[in-house]
Amino acid sequence: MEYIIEQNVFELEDIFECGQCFRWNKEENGSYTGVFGNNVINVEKKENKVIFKGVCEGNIKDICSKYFDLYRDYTKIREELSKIDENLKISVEYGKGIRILNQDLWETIISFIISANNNIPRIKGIIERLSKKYGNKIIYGGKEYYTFPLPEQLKDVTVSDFRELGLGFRDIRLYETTKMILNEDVSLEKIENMKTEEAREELLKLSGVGPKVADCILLFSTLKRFDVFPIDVWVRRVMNDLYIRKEDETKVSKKEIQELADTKFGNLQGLAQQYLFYWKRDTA
DNA sequence: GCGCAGGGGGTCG
DNA sequence: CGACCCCCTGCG
Repeated sequence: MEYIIEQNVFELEDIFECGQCFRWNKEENGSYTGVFGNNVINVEKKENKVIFKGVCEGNIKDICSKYFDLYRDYTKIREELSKIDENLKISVEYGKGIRILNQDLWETIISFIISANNNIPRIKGIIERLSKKYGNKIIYGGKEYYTFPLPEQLKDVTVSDFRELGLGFRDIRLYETTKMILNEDVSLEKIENMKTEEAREELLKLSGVGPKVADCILLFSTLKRFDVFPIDVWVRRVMNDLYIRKEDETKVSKKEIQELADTKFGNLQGLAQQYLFYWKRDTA
């Protein structure tokens, strides 16, 4: 199956390397292949054309339009952000092809719990092993791919099973969070309809979900909340360099950064964070 | 080549 | 505020 569109705001590197996802890998021809839901998709960009192809459960046009957030007008968003100040103007130009993916809520929760005090190559490795062991196999282009396991597929997995996958101290967090979601102590369905602050409170009940991980989930999943500002060591550094300018960046409080983001970036702060982070991370 | 030290998208107690 | 697991990376 194949779907081709003309789309200016769509750059493969910007989308897949900006830090929002862990399951997309670059091919030799520069295209990217990834797994989401029960789909394996390859994406290629040729001039203004984006080409999606792969194994798809349903209509590839609908599935890719939803996942790649094609219904949203990023040109307008970029214009709005550019007006804020010079930093935003530069960063929005730098990351001009960024789109925020609509990633499955459950998968995003687990992935970002794994991300805590961890590095990207290892995070990706853990997620691949988890998927290979408990997900479903899909063949595409002669290669094997594995879907991200559903909560039910992790129902009987023990703490030590998780430990064997290389999760380290996160084993218990995955175990407990899976249980809480299966028991509906935390209902993913209800979270979808909650206001951002309420949804955040709910996510924080999960084991291994603190403020930073909660904000990443709110921003990068289908929840798609742009009124959050995930603060990690990098964002702290960037915000200090650009706006606060203290001698010692470790003395900059989260509260200080959050208030600055609220007043400066308002309800687009999540996107502002992505553009600024992506820009300064690559040019630092 | 290989062995080893260092560190990492935070969270929890 | 210190501990936390372990894979990856980089350097010797």
